[in-house]
Amino acid sequence: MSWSKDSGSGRRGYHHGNLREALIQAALDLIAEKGPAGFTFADAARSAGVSSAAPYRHYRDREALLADVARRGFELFGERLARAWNEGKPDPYASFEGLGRAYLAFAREEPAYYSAMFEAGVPLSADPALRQASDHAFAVLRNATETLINTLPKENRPPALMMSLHIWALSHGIASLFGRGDAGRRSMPMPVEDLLEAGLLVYLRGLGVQASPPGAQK
Amino acid sequence: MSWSKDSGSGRRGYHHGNLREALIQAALDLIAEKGPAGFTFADAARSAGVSSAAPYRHYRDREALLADVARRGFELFGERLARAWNEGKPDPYASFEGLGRAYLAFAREEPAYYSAMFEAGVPLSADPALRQASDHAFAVLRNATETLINTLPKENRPPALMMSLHIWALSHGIASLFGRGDAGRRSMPMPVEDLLEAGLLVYLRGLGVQASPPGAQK
DNA sequence: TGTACATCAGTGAACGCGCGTTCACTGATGTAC
DNA sequence: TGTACATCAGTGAACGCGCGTTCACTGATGTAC
Repeated sequence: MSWSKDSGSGRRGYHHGNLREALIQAALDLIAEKGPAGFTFADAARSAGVSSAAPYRHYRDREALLADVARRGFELFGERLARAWNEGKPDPYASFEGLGRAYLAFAREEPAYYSAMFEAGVPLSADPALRQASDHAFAVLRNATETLINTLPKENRPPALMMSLHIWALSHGIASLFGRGDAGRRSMPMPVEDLLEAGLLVYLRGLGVQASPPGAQK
Repeated sequence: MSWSKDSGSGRRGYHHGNLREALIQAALDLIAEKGPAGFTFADAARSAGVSSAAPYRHYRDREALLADVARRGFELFGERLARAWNEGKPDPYASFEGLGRAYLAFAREEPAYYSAMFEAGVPLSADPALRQASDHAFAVLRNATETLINTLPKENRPPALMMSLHIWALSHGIASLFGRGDAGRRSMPMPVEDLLEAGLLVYLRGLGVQASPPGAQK
């Protein structure tokens, strides 16, 4: 129930008004319910309350709709990560952990987006805007790692790309193995946020990064 | 082409002889070709060269077939990991890195199994044997981490479960984001094995584990 | 060794269903003058 | 402010197709005696 400009349920008349939005929302609902493979183009139309021919005005096929869902997912993801990172303020180390938590929070709170982005098999090449949104989200993570690296003495700095790939992989691994909001596959002895935080702690210690003692930033 | 007792192509007559195997192989081929969602029960039958009713003699439905594929995948996975680990001999640290490489090698060489195991959405509860096979594979990893932990001084030992979840998540994250044999989603600046090895190195250093200098085992 | 019989593992025809897709159409909206 | 018209975004009927599933059947195999 989220296409705006709509009083009550259903549509305003012959024209839907915002079918594109409604189809995306329908896709998300259906993915959340039955998995990324569990819906059809006809399903989406039905769920949006239009005839099965209507979606063709907006998307070439199911694949194109899914790619659009993934693109919006990456945009939202990038925004959430950027907000959590907050340019490393006030403290880069604490912000970095906040970034990790935001990653997991997104996977848990938006499992349908997460599915479309990482599991639906949508190739990034499907749409330049999709690749761009994906690159932008990753750039947030990469900038954060660079900031953190710059707190290290020059002779001990790891490659920023490599480090960001490690962090990304660890976060994604935890999210996809243990941290899904929908059908969690495995039971866990601790909250996923704690698991990731502990992992980051060990990893950063391995690099020589130390948590700034409160108030002792430099 | 792998059901045995079969000279040449096709079948021996009215009876197939080893349809169960043939269906699993067909499922793997189709998953490799079109992804875990990209095949139907009828597809599998066709690919095995039998009528569309024949698979019902062996599997209740497509889901049951997929669960069986996943189970065999976990069994194979567990064997490969155990062989690479080799009970930590001759050197636990080197064996541990070999375990990581074996993880990635499996994901790259057997993308169809890996898909069925981790991405097809088969619930582990679908079949007790499936859960058991999955648990066994994880147990190999967990035993390896425990051995490694025991090389540390008593007061510095991290929880073995937590550590093994970290390693698993990192490996799975790298495998599923970058290391797939089929349609790799992203291009990478370095081989995934090196990426994982570097990550493990940093992580273990964070824990205080040191690579044994050659010949200096104790 | 032969025969009768039970069981197993296939066939192939049939069915209902929903999907993807096309098509001519039509109601609603925007805009030029 | 009205009117004519182009364009947009829907409808609904139609189609062919392949899937899932059931059914009575039948060929092959194993075994009791």
